[in-house]
Amino acid sequence: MARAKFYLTTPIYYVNDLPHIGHIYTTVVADTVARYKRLCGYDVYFLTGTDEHGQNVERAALRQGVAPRQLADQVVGRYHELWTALGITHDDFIRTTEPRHAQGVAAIIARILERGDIYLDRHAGWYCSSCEAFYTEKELSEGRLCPTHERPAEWHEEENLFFRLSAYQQPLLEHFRQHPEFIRPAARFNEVARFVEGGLKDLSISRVTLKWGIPFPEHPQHVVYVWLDALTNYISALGFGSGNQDRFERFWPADLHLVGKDILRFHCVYWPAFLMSAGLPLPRQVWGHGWWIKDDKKMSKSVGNVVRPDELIRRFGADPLRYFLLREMTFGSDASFSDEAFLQRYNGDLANGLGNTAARVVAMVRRYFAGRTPATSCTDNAVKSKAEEVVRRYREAMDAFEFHRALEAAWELLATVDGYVNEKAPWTLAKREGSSSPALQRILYNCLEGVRLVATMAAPVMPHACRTLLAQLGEGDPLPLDSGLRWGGLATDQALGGEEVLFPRADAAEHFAEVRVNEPTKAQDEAGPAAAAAAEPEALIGIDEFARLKLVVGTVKVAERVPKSSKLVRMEVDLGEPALRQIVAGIGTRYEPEGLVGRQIVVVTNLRPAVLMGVASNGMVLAASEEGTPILLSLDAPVVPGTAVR
RNA sequence: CGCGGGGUGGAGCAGUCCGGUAGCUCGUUGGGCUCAUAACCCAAAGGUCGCGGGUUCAAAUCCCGCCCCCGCAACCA
Repeated sequence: MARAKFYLTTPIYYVNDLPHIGHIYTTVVADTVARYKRLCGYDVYFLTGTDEHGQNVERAALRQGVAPRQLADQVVGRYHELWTALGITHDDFIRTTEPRHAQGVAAIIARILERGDIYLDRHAGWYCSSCEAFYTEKELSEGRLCPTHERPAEWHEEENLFFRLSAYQQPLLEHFRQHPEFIRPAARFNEVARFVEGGLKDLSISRVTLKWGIPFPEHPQHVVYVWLDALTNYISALGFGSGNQDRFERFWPADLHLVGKDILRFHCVYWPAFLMSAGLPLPRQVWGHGWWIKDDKKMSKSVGNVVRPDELIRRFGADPLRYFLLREMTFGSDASFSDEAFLQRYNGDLANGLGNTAARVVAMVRRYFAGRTPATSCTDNAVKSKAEEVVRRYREAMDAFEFHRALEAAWELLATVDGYVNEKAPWTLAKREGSSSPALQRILYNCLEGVRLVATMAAPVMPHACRTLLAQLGEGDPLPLDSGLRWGGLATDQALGGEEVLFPRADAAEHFAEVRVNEPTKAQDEAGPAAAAAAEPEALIGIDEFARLKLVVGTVKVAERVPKSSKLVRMEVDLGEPALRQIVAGIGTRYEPEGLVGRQIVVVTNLRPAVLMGVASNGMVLAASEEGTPILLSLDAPVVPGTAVR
């Protein structure tokens, strides 16, 4: 009988950004699943790749004076390096700039066209370029002004291709009903289902303003919209639409799409709708995992709190990082990343746990049995019964993708071995009876076998370290789990392997001293390969241009929060004008309105008025922006309201 | 009433779907061992499971109401 197949994917990563912990998490999870499924006997196909089209790449490339593809090549190089360093065993790496992908996209569009789900809409109307939105005549205020920006709307004609997403609301809901396992974890299922119940609008799937993308079939002036382009990678990589269809036939539908919860909607709504329209089978499951939180915020480039893996890999190797990512996060929920937490896991679980337990057991065997495993095994003891329980729980957890539980279970066996060693005190037995003692042999066999089982269970997570550990026990690579996790697998009277210390204990003080020294500045961090080549020279302006700004000192007379807003404060400011001026500012996160009254501030008075949350703002308050928090400018001494600033 | 997540010993978390002695890691205190990476083992202290109602023989878990925190969205002019 042919082996069962298992096809899993990560999202394709946008080449605008260097990989950080958030990116590699998904990939490490996928790799762990891939390795586990292989050990379970599946014929696994594991896909990852990069998304290389779109405006951001186009712009960045333009700035650097290189072709978009060339820019993408640089970043892709980094991804390959990182995946190699992390021991990622993907079977394929797709880039959306490859011909096979373009052909796949063309093929799926052809099928959707054939179904009649794509139509051209000549969207014409009053358009506000600030809102990037169209308005009806009625919505515009007096004189055809945009209601938000109070600036003239322009008559704009735009052709867009639309996908009839609205037609798939019921089919999607029906699919959700029949396949409750389609979206995991369960909480996300509800979220998506509710979104679909709320109604679906047709989806724009082309752009005419963009050049860097895949030309739309039959509409060469259009470029395929990013999500239709990107999502199709999951089938184009299998050869859909290009050449031989064997791989597509074999592996599609995907068994598992691993994604972050932020892109769940695209994978659970748009993607299945596209596939339904194209008459293709739907993926079996989409898993939306949580985010890594750093300093109480989602890790992201714009916040500037990303953690780069390079330093951790350099200091500890890839495996401790892989272990940390899988052990620390309850799969599905958010988790926070900190050096303290990493070091605690490293020292506690790896150095003192797996590393030390293995070392103490192996050292005794080495001493008492001349570097060979005991000659006698044992089939009835405390370690064995615990091992059987642990293995069962481990497999249940792994099958449910509950990695933290799987590892927790495995580590319980480690604690059992440690307790068993203390209780049996092999060293006193050795002194009393010598190394030929059958009891001593049985005891140490049980210890070694316990360690071997833990190494086998941890192998999908820490492939390199576990291979080294198994070699120390005289074993080869991890066996398929059905036999590899059976008690008694360790060969008797077999030569042990190398002696290297698996996870040297890390000194906390030393570690943090070094971390601080190496902490990258935000500026360095921003300067990825995308930016590295050319730091854009700041465009200088003349004094005349500066003079166009009217900066004036004002005194706050009235201040109150804008209802229902989280950060907007409405102020009435005395600017030495006949009447007070109403200004709205986004400073409510830091300042209480009461404290603002009487304060002198600096205002830009000749800024075009705007309406924020329904309140008009006739000017802008100057404030320093420190990581998003506004710090108001203040004066050294009080001045008359209306005094100019220059 | 925008959507969603969360509130469990000092810290960080699991457990909540499928009610039944409240569990793990770190930390603290005391003891043990000396095979091991100053590690390991045992024991103890420490919790109104956000608050208030309800259902039940029994509620962290189910139902209703409320409070607080965090994301996303709407508003950083």
